[in-house]
Amino acid sequence: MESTNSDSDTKPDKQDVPKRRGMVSQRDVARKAGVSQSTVSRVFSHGDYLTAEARETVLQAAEELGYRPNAIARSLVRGTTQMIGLVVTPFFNPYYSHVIRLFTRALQDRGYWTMLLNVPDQLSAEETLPMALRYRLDGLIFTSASLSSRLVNECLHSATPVILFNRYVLDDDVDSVFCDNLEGGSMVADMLLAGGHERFAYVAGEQDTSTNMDREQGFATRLHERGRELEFRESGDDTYGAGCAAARRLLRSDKPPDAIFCANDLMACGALDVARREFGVVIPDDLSIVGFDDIPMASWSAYSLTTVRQPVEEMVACTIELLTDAASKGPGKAAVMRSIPPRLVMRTSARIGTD
Amino acid sequence: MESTNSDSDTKPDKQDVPKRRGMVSQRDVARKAGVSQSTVSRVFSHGDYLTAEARETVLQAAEELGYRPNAIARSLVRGTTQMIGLVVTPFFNPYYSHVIRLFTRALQDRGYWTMLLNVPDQLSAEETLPMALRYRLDGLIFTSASLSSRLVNECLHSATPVILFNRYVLDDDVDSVFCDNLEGGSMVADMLLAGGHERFAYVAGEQDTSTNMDREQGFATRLHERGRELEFRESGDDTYGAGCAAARRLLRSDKPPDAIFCANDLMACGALDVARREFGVVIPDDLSIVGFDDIPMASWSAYSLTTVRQPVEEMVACTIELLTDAASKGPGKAAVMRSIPPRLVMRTSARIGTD
DNA sequence: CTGAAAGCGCTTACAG
DNA sequence: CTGAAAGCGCTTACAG
Repeated sequence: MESTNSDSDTKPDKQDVPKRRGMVSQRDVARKAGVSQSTVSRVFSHGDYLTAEARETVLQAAEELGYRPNAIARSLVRGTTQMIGLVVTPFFNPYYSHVIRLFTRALQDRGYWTMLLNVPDQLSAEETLPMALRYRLDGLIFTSASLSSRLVNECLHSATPVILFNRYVLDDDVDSVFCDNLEGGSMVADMLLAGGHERFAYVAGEQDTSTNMDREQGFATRLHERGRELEFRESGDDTYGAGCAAARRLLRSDKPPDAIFCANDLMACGALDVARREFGVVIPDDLSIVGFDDIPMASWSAYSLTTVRQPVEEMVACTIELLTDAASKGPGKAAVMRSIPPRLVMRTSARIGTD
Repeated sequence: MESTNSDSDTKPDKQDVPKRRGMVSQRDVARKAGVSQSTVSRVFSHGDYLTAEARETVLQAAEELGYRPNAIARSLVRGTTQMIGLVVTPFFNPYYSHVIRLFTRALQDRGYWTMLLNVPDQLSAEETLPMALRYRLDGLIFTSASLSSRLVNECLHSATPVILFNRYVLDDDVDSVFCDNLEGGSMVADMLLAGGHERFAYVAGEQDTSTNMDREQGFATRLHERGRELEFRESGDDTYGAGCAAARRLLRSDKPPDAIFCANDLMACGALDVARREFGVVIPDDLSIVGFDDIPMASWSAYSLTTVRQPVEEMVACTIELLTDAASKGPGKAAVMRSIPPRLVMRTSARIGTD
């Protein structure tokens, strides 16, 4: 059964294209079943308007022939691929692997497939996304990376609905779903205040995204409203290492903070490790540390991190709903911004009020 | 410019299919450029056999019209989609998010797109994969989940090359790429022996995969060769929690082990936390713990885990190479099994010999 | 309910 | 080098 595929030896060096052809098609099934190809098609698409008998014959012929529908052909004629592009940049963040998992699952449950796009930076986004759009994706989900206006236009041009997950932009008209980060920041401030803290620090993530800014603003504003101020501010690039570095700078101070709120759990873990191991700080007696996201490590006993949990499942469901609605409604209406409230998860890395 | 799309009001309730039609096609470009559609096609495919002038005219017309090639149509006629299916099950394991990231990146660099498949269990694999195969994927990468023979046949049937990543099976004829887990296990045994340990434990992962079995076998065999035996054995489901539970059982013993080798880092982190926090064990003085994979957390200072690093980049590159080769060579040849040596990463969770 | 026909947007021999 | 034509494998009005 070894390949004898050059039975005519004309141009033997012509590159052998993989022979996906010759797979059985609806025509073959039709021939075998003694019906028209349209009928076969009907059996495998809506399935309406068919005698049970016709369906049976076709199904049986298909079975015997080993027929497999070709989704690419269907996509071409239907103008919809059932594929959704998912762009996620901070692959290193466990929060995002969770997001990826939830999206692929939710999407599959609804009959969609996930094209996962790796777009580490702005430049590669500009290059890669237009290529991906050639696949006539039914939608594009952006979990990060800045969506330039040029890219937004590219999507509009190809009639591909876009949606921002976990961030929003105010200038462009693009739908978004995110957790209420302002509220999340406020909640942390309130809790820390109740715990009797006095010197507050915030460790920001690198990017100037709505997410990062809202967490900080929610935190600072609430402190201010309650007569306190944010005394320390550091920032990093959202990694564990950045959290370590920020903590080092913070704790070297003469009168260091007694409460650190980090823009995400990854940085909080770094800060906690440095505080404990390099400065001998006792958590939470000497210092409270709070994160955001509730990644799995937050609940590991080495951390037991008090944090703000994002309602990821809800956010994911909402995103998909908006996306598929957008596809059927077409463009036009103003950007939808859906904000979902987060929830404080109390563990033991922060002192709490005793009342 | 608001939608006036029901200019004839027959069947107004007929569901509005998103209008992806009417996007500019090669025919439109041809008309504008005053050439044939074939010529336009040539400009956007190989690009050979064309006067620079023709190309220019076409490109300009395309630009003005905002033409975007349709990859779905191309896929249909070429019989190749440039899409690769990636099946990864243990989403919760940071090792696999790294794997996903590397695959999407490497694939994109080579002109392929990643369809990420979420297949939590055997049942859903049997249901989901055949549906995905309808997209005429150019290949399928399996990082986990058992690939049933039925599924292997399904792939063969649709002429889709499959490859196993990080595991292998001996019965079916499917290519695989994995790290040399036997060797990895041996290395750990040697190191632990050199560190003067005496009571060895192995914490296995739940699944009876080649990966899990080889790590254990490599470890046990080498101990045996050097006159020691594996005294303790526990197993779990590859999660942090399973590592915790295993450690609890192990350390409750009268004469507990002084060295624990875990099938992966996630379990090792759990074991370490339990040992330290629940049993007050000093690491590595009283107990050495070793993992496998070298996930990011292994290097976090709370763990500083001695572990075995898989050569993931290499494995990924090798996988893609085999997959694309398979596609061009067609079926026939015996299964290729590529094993790549791992590397020991010394940190501080294990005592080492002083020589 | 079912068939014939047109068409989705491309690529690719086949002749010039 | 370039055009006309066939075809990839489907879906979907349009007539029966």
